[in-house]
Amino acid sequence: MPELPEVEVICRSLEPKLIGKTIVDCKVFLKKLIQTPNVKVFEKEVRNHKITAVKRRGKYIQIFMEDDWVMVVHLRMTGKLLLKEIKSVPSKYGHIWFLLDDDSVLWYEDIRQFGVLYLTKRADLYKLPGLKDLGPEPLENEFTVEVLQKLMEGKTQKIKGFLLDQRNIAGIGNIYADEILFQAKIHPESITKMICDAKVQEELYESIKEKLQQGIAYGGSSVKDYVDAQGKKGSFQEMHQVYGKAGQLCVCCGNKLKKMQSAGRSSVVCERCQIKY
DNA sequence: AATTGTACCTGTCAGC
DNA sequence: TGCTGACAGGTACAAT
Repeated sequence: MPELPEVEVICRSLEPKLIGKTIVDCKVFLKKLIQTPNVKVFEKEVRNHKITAVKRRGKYIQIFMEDDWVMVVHLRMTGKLLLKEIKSVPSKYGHIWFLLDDDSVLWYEDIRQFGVLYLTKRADLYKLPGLKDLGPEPLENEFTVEVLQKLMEGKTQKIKGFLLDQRNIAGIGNIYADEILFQAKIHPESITKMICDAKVQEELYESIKEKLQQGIAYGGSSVKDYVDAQGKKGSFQEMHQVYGKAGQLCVCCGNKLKKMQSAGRSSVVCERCQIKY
């Protein structure tokens, strides 16, 4: 479900409600979601540390607590973190229950059960699989055109696969990859290293920043069931130009948008506007 | 090194 | 109405 903008919106909606609070009880109903440590230790150790920050890295949510504990959550396709009242009726997809010291409840819900959670010490945070090989944060200052150019250099990967590969850049998924490539007028099947015109590279760089920022500003893309921690939908899906629009007409040239497979994922493309390098 | 297929799950939707 | 197959925002793994 969620890509960088959705995860960012979730963190922003979660942080003010969680800071200063303490998890006083935890019950895991679907044990396979907990990667490390084992479920008993997770349920015990996640308790009784005041929450100090909620941060995003790529598509990972990091809940920092006192005593150097960090809970890490990856929502994969259909995971949700939802703040609810203690008396609210549990969803059939509610798999983990966290009781806070103000009697509110944080639920981890997940229809497809692909999500993963970890509890770790701060010093070991970037030893976690996934987190340890993440590329730069595209909305931070560290991510410059030069950094992007360096990453693209010599890569024989298709550009769609390049954008989806979290080791290159952290946080881009299938929706934003399609929107970014359309905005930059680059065909998803382009070989990354063949995109060597500096103008086009800059266009790609700006498109990455712009589309991700817009996604956040619109509260994320609620294509199916994405909601933030208060259960609010985003509206960026109304701004999509290609994702989910196969068969419709290109907003630039009126050509019919085509659906294709690229790098193992479905992609929607305007074959006239988007140039193959 | 990169791509493809498969796996993990459940729900939805189109077509018959 | 009910069945079947394709497909879905992600990632890890094996085989090629």
